[in-house]
Amino acid sequence: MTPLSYALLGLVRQLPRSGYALRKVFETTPLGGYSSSPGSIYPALKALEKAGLLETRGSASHGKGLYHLTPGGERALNDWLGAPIGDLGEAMLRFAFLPDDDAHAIHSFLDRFEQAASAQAQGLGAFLAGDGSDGMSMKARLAVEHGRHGLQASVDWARWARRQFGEADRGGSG
Amino acid sequence: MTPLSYALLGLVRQLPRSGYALRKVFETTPLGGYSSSPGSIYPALKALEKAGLLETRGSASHGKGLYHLTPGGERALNDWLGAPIGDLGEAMLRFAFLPDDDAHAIHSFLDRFEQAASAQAQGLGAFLAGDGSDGMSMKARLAVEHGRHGLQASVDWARWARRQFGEADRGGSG
DNA sequence: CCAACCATGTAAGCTGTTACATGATTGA
DNA sequence: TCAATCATGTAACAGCTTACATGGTTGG
Repeated sequence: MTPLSYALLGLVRQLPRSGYALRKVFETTPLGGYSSSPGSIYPALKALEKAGLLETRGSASHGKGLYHLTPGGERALNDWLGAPIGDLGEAMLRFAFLPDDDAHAIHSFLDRFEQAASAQAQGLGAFLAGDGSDGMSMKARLAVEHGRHGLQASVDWARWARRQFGEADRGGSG
Repeated sequence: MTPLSYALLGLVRQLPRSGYALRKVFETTPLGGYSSSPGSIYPALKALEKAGLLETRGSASHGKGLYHLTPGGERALNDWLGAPIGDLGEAMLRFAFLPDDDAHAIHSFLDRFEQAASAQAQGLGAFLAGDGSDGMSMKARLAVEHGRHGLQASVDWARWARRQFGEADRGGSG
């Protein structure tokens, strides 16, 4: 179960699709960072079908059928969505597939994401302040600072995102 | 030639080292994001030696020798350092290994890095503003915004880094 | 008929990960 | 001697990329 597999499960839960339609999503959105080309997507779909997490039902206009989530797939997706945050990139993918109606899950995620990003940023700060970075060139230090700034941007994003939901909850369009 | 290969060449140019010493660098610095464990580093070193980019000379206190850069390795490293910027993560790795004394190369790099990050940020902005993002959930949009914020942080970092070099050039410690 | 695109699939090759296998040396 | 650490290596496996293969359909 790679990030790509979960992205496929998440997309299929949103809307049952054909393999081709799924490929198009990766080709036309920033989700493309998780894959590209048939060589990864079709085998991944086959594996998910074999594992009983997806099944093909109904039939598109001409070709085969559309992939649907099985109960097992639903479970696997939910387990993944609820798992503790490790890699921040994977966490962001998860965020995009959190259920729309579960405000608690969303806020809980943002809290944990901010904590994880903050901890990693502090880790880099400690590295730069400590003796591990002795003898490093100025450029190498600046490269580490780049990572730190990026993590700080994640922290700031989490706070900003919480505000967005707050505004949406209060009825943004009025 | 993967990013890991170039990281090894860059480290060896800084200071000839044994395979074990190189591994330790990856284990004890943020460079660890590019590898981990002997399973990738030792084979990569063997491949670089076979390709004539590294050679083992001299001898450490007990074990084998130390890896040194060959003229071919020097050339390969310089080619890589001067290549156009594509992936920003790889670019940052390159930045860390730019020659310390080449102020022109450093400023040129920061210019190009800022441009690349800015262009990518604008690409995401256009995606969010255009019809490609129609029908996306608010969370999916926010996830894209996260990417945009991170790229903006890269742009800001590049400007900040230029100032750091400006101060260093004027003699920062006085 | 030919070109182009829809739609799916497979095979070869590269990298990296995990986990295990050596041996040498150092300290209790 | 036992455990730990130094120092190197390998074998099995997973995943992705590139590139090619296969058919159907649409339009000139």
